[in-house]
Amino acid sequence: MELAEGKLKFIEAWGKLGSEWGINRTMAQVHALLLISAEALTTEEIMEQLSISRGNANMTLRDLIGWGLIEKQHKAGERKEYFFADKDVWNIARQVAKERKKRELEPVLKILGELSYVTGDEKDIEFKTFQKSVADINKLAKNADKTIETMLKAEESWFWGSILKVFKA
Amino acid sequence: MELAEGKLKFIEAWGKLGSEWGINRTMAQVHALLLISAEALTTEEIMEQLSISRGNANMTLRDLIGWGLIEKQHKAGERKEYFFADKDVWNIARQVAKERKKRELEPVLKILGELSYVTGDEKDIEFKTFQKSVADINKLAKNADKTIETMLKAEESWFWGSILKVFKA
DNA sequence: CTAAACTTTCAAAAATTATTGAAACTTTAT
DNA sequence: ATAAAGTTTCAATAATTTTTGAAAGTTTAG
Repeated sequence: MELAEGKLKFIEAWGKLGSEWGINRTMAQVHALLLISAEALTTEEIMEQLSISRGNANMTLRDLIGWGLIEKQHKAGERKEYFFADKDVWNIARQVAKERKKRELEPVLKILGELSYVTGDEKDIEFKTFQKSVADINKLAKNADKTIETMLKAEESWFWGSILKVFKA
Repeated sequence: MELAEGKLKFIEAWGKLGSEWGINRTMAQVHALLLISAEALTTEEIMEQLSISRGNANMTLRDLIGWGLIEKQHKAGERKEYFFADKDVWNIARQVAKERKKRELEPVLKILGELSYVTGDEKDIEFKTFQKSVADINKLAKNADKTIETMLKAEESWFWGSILKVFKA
């Protein structure tokens, strides 16, 4: 397979994976494009390569900056803005984990916390079932939260080294 | 907060979380409802409690069975089908991990494998960047795959015990 | 066999989400 | 100050996803 075809395949695959995980397809594709580009690209170039409108490109680029996945770059003597992606996949993984933890896991933990104070008849099997499910999910979510917290602080080699070693034991 | 209100909040939260992770909101809500129900429910009861149509309920229930999250139950002397959810959250987590690995991670690993054979000029910085990004993502994805594989085999207490212990070290 | 009870299917409609594109806005150079 | 270059916004439109509901299909009891 040639480079040009490979790039298209990669962008397509990344876009599909993103949409399966609740990330807008275009956003994942722009990220993919920047990931495999050696040089920073302008909005114009991104619009053209992905056949998307200026408005869409602009909003998507701002979102990606908000996720901490890409950055703006200014070239000396030029007014145009260039965009480039952090190429370190471990940073990317951590950044995504960090944002989703903040945006999704934390709100859920908050609600689960509130739900653990729901009152009811201790003899009511419906109440007991509710209470147990909420408590169990709460425990799992807290464990996941702690794990992500640690992952955010860890170095890649240390993280995978430790995890994979434990699994072999 | 009273039980009835708590149930509604839980169903709503679970539905929202699902949709943020690429799982149809109704599917997550039906799952939530069954999770906190002590008794198995009929299609009718689910339709009524969530105000959804028969067609939607039926398709959603079949999907949930396909994900291995709920099961049909037949009560002696009745023709109706009853549905109930596995209440063990660790099983749920493993089941979801297993299905998403199969449906999403594996196809991506396949494509990444193909992309590692893309040919190009070794002196072309664009080619080298592509090659490196693909290789790095491939490595990360393989590690994630191995970790999920181990998780699928593990007991909950062992899994979290090991992970959290390593993190404290 | 046949009627009732129940389940499944799927084309059409509704709801949601993403995208466009032109106008408004901002910045910079002269 | 102003015109050119570039960026942002957002109402309208398009695309996608989800839901409905009625018809078709299936199973069971008598």
